[in-house]
Amino acid sequence: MTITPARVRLAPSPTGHMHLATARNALYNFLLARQTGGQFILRLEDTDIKRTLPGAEQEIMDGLRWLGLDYDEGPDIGGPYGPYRQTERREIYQHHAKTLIEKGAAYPCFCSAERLEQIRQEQRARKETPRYDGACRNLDPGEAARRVAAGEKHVIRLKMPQDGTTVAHDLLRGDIVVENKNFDDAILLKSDGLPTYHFGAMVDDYEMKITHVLRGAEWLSTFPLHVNILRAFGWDEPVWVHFSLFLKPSGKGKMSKRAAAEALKDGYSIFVKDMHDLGFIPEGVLNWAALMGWGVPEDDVMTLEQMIKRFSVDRLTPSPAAINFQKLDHFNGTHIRLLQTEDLAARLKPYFTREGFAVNDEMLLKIVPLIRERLVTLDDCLPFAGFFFRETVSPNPEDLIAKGLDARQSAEVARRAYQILSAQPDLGHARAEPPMRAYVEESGLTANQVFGILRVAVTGQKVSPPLFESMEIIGKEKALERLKRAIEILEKM
RNA sequence: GCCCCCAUCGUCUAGCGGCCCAGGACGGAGCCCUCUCAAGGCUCAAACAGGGGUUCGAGUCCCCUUGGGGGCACCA
Repeated sequence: MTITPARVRLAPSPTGHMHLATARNALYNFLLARQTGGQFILRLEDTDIKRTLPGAEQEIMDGLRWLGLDYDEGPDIGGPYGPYRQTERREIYQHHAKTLIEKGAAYPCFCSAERLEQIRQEQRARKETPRYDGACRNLDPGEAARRVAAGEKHVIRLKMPQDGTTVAHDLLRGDIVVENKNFDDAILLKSDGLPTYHFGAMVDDYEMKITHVLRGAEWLSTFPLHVNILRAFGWDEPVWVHFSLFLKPSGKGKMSKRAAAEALKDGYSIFVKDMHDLGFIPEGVLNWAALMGWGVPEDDVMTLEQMIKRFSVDRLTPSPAAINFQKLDHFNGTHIRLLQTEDLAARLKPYFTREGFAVNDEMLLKIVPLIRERLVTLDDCLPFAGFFFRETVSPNPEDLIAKGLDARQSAEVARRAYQILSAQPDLGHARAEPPMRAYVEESGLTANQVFGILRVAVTGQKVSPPLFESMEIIGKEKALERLKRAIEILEKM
């Protein structure tokens, strides 16, 4: 592997929500840049005016920042090779297109979209591969130039070689050899003067001195075209890496709108903007995304820093990967457990306030260690710790009855617990637990039965963080109040 | 239909000719720990798609078949 600084880029089009695949794409590029001491560039491929969505651009930049994948050059921060929006680079493409025409490697085409659509349909009807018939390819250059000068609507096409083969080299897949007769003359510049992806990306990668193009395998079929564009100019090629695509969790087909909606129902999303709301943290998302398409022998829990050290472009996997959301849960929970208490508390707070709880920071700091290893997503803090912030709890009466006991017996246990606890100066867990344990012993009941009643009474739920530690945080007054209320409920049953 | 890519446990993957009767992770099963739920520890089940070659030796190289994926726009 070369250790020369790599200039890499993420070149998304602002036409929809930022996808998980874009995030992973960004990550791999970022990793290579940071590892080699190079630059990671954000370039917006916004040449499809019709499909460009307002806000999409911002969403991409926000998504990258949230993930911690900071770019060194980009539309909002500038850089030495700007502008970084393709719509602002019109003249650059036009200049290069002109060069190609002068070299005889490209030509203006005056065929209408209607005519093209018609020949495509005819070809399809004949079960042929749809492709441009080359009608304008052999127009007299002088004549063509006159029509262009006269303002006739046209596009610019690449004069693709018609014989022989094109050999394109991918770092992961080796040489990809395609017969040139399988290609038609691709459009470089659209009639609105903006480039197609193929031309825009090649020109910009050259202009921006990109050394490695790491992109998804969806570009593999147009890869030879891209190489031919570069060769028409006589430009050097970057190192090409086409990594794997994401498949639906079922493994059948790529993620669709429908599959995305399906995932959301289960509390998952393939859109970066949803991740925070769903309680995922960047560390978890990144670790998860990194490992779909990149395998490490062992120790697969990694921070960004560790990934930078361990990343290796040539170890990316070429085969498609089915998205596995259960694994997202796993990595998210694992990285939550890795966070410092203060850090986790700060990240949890918005989820409490979002629910309308007035959060006491000091109290939150005490709660965090109790719930940390129980969280899969940040929003899990609500079911686990919401009761700390509520004035009162309303337990399900049935839950107050311990297994193997009836309501009367359970009430008796609750009354004894009340006596014992109210006799303590405070409910520090070291102070409250021993006498309660002693009571369990003498009563012949199980800890499960006794503590279960107490738990439901004090927290209002059957599942909670450790009981005595929780009561300590709630405080003697409030805990006893809740217990008293539970006794009343039991006595009425 | 045509072109291209891919192929190891259910899933993500390690493996780059002998170290592999195939390792890790998620998920699953069981046990331990335990006041609930988790976390944690231990154990188990689970794969080289099929067929031909090459080689002393193939999961690893080549070919075919099959299966999966992607592309075939004045979209990216």
